[in-house]
Amino acid sequence: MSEQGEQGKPKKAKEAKASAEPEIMEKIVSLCKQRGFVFQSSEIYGGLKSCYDYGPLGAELKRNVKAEWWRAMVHGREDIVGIDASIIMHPNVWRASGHLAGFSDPLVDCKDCKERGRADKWPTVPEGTEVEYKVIVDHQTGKKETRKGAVGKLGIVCPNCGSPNTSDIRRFNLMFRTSLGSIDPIENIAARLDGKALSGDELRRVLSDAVNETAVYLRPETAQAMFTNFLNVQTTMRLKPPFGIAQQGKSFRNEVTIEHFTFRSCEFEQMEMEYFVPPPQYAEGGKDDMYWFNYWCQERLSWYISLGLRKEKLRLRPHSADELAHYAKACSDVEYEYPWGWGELEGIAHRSDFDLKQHEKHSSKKLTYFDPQKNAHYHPYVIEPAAGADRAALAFLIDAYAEEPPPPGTKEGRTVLRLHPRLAPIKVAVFPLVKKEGMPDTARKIVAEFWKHQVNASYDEKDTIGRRYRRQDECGTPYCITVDGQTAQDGSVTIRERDSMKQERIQVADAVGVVKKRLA
RNA sequence: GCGGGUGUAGCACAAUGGUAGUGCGCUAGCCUUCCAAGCUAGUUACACGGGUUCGAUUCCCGUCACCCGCUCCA
Repeated sequence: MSEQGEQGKPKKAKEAKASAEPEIMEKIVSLCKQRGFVFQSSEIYGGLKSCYDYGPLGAELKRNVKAEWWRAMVHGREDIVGIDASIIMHPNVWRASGHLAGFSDPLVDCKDCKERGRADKWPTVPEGTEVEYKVIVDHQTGKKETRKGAVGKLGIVCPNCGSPNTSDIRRFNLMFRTSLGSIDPIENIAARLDGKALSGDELRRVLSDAVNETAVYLRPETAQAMFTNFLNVQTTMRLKPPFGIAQQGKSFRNEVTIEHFTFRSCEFEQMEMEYFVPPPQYAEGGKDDMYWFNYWCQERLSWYISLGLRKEKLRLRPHSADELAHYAKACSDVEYEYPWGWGELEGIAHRSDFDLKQHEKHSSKKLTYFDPQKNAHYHPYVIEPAAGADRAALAFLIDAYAEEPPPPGTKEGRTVLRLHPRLAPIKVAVFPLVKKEGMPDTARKIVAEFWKHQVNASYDEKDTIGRRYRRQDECGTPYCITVDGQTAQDGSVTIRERDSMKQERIQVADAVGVVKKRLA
């Protein structure tokens, strides 16, 4: 708290108080701009809050992150299939999921059991009344504890657990609302209001009704499409639990707080998978829902490590009982230690059979799986690893960033992005040592060979060779191939490795093969 | 949402009530045979809007964006 006095002081005070960490973030943001990873959206108009554009290298990086996820989650295994659903869904989807509730209703949350409801529907009690209520202290065992408290000024208690600890009344506006249809909803509103003098509440209702006729919402998560398509996918692909449905795509949330560059923004890309497993009574071979929950926690943590994130910067953090959503049986976050502290990369949630049952209730369509061997209809339980593509890309970028002192025998230090080769935007850069003796021609032929074989390669002949190497280091390019005087004699070139800066000679004819092998 | 701070070129910084410099970068040329060499030329900025003023990048107000803290986070 003693730091509070330093708020807002010029940079020097800021730097003095913290380690080098915030400075690193500034450098990364700067590098992102300078090298074409990330720009602020609509920059020429002064920028738009929380919106960012990926530039040429950033777009490649993010594509690669998504491709690796798809490869690990869908193409690399037989039990998961992918979909690509519409961003706009039927509004009732959001009624069922609970996302729509807050739009017009005065909502309150119970701070103890996480029940959410309408303040005007909850039991009323005179302010200051002492009440007794029960709180679940262990979600695994369901163990409860009795507590006492006084009712606050809202004069309500939780209908579920009786707790007086409620949040303030809030109207949420999490989702982006728009309208589906070619007629501007304002026409509709104007028509209804024409010539009427309405009180505040009436006005609110008329407006709301008019808007709701055509209102649709941008999805705040991709998950719901996996639930609504549960039977479509299960039956067409002839799947049997445990199986999963995966999807990548944009989601939109009006976040209260946006922070840390691309870490939390209103438009973001998710990589979600819903893994449907038999409920406990139908589980086989000890592989019950909790087995799969733990399996996915480990699996997802390993994915980040396999793509180069440092182990010591990663952790799995189980949610405490009071953090869990009311429907969740368990939840763990994969967290990365960003320069500003630990932050979520991905959440793995055990959602029980909540979602399918909700949609069954709201759609009146049966959403059960029929197991012919056990002759049973059941609602599978759902384990959901939900990752953020933008957060992952940012973490990979931050983790890869390194500033090195001058290597032996050289004068200048270097900035290098030690990105995993499969994530690197450019895989290989090809240079002529000098712009003479036909070297540029040979180098251009080599780079064209890479393009032909779908390896993202780049050609550069500008400036001295050392500078060109450093430029590529800063973009994270793992390999550089240089055509030199010897190439014309024996058909060999050098290949330089980004991290070690070591070079070896290979044959021009083998270049594509060598690089492809290292990327595999 | 609340409080504080910041906003000058692609990036990092400087100066100034009389319209702006430096370094790096970038472009072109010369030179250059393996790790940010050198020379020459060129390129690019006062976030936006209003006010005060003879004159504003500089002072004032508002807006926008970003940063820090709190709050919030389905």
